[in-house]
Amino acid sequence: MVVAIIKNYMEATTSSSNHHGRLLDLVNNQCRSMSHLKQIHAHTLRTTSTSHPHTLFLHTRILHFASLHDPHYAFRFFQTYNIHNPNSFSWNTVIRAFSRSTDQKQVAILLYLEMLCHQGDVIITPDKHTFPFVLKACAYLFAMSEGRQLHAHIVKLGLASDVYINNSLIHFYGSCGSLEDARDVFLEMPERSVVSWNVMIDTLVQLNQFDEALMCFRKMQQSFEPDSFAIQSILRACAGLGALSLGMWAHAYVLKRCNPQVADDVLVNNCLLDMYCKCGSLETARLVFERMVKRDVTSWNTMILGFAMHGDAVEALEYFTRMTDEGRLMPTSITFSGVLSACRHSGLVDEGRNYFTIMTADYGIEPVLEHYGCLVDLLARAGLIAEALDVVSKMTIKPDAVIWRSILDACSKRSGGIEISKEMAKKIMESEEGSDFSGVYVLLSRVYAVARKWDEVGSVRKLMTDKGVTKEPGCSTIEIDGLAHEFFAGYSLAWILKASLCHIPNAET
DNA sequence: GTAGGGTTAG
Repeated sequence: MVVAIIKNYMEATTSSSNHHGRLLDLVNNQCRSMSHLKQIHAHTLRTTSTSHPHTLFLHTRILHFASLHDPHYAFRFFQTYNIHNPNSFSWNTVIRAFSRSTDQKQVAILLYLEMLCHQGDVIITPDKHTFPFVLKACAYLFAMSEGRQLHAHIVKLGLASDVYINNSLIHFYGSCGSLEDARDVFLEMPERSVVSWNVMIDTLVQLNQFDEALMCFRKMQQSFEPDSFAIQSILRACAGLGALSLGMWAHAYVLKRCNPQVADDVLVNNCLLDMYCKCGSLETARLVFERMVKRDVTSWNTMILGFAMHGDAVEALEYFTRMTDEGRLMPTSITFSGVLSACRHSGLVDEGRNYFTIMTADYGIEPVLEHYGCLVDLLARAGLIAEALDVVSKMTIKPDAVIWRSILDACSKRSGGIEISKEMAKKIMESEEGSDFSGVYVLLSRVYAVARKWDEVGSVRKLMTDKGVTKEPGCSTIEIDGLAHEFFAGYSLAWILKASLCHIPNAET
């Protein structure tokens, strides 16, 4: 079909004076895949002269299309094309191609270096378009030192007041965890766009500065109408804090103050679902879900995970069935994380085994650590230690400490697993070198206690004292009167009951 | 002819 379109086009146009224009139209409007592009490219090489000014323009469009779909093809094209027409545009385009790639962002940084060192007839200088691409790669790779050097180049080239570049710098510093640098860039910007505020708010949320994020949101409202991005950041903050009333306030804000597009935005709604689930309001999550005008895979996944997290396997699995039946959506790797987690929390061994099998057999999804973690924990909790170990032995990826820990944890709750427990404890310490093993020692001492081997319990406790290992108490948070309260393991039930009876006010609108 | 930010996981 595609070949036919191009062939017809070519036959009709080779002799035409408008040949370049038609080829350009092919790239701009008809090209749908890399294979189309390769054919057009080959035809361009055969039928046009490389030095023709229109050919140069055509090349920029081919490079642009390739940069969006195939970074390596774009790079090979760029190497040839750049000889005939060296300019910053082509460098920027090929840098962008790699900064968007999933696993080769480091090439974007290397190409930037190459750009600086490039010795040609024409000296190419990075411009205001170059930096957002390279900074994006640095942000993703946590390349703090490289990004800082870029910041110096930006100042040196007189680009320090550019809004796009500054937004990218805030995002870069935020991703690398440097709130101070991000804040400095934000405060010193001569001019801010709505994106500048969004990036700053998101950085504050990611670095757990929720109060400041909210203050920033309020200040933003003096000059901009908060959009869906800002709302999502605020909702993620609420989900992280378990701050239900603030989340409800944000929900009311979306419904009353934002333009209707924000209220219908799938991503905003997904954040609402996640917020209500994480804050324990599953019924509200369900209401929001049912009223959504459009749902995507993440919407379904969030509900499955939400119910799984709260131990309601029946509901979680019901959403899974609805997702594939009525939603006609293909489950993802995360869907099965939720489904297996639901089985795990409810001890549904047969179902768990079955979902684990169909995940690969019916949906072609290869299991990752999260899936193995659920299955192994499910089996181990059910006392099927041998089967759990068998699953681990057949894993296609290296088991991590979490996997070994679930087996050790299960052994510590029943008798007879001393040898396995010792083996697991050894594996945990091997796979997590240098971290805190307090939990491992506690579990191991419990294994000995269950077996009434009090001498060994004493040795483990002594080992902990000798090594200076102390067990931090488990901690959780709950919202009371709009304030997040921390709970530590060991608080009395009466205290918790009293706290949970406290009145939590409705959100203000 | 090119630019900036976002969701779900053991």
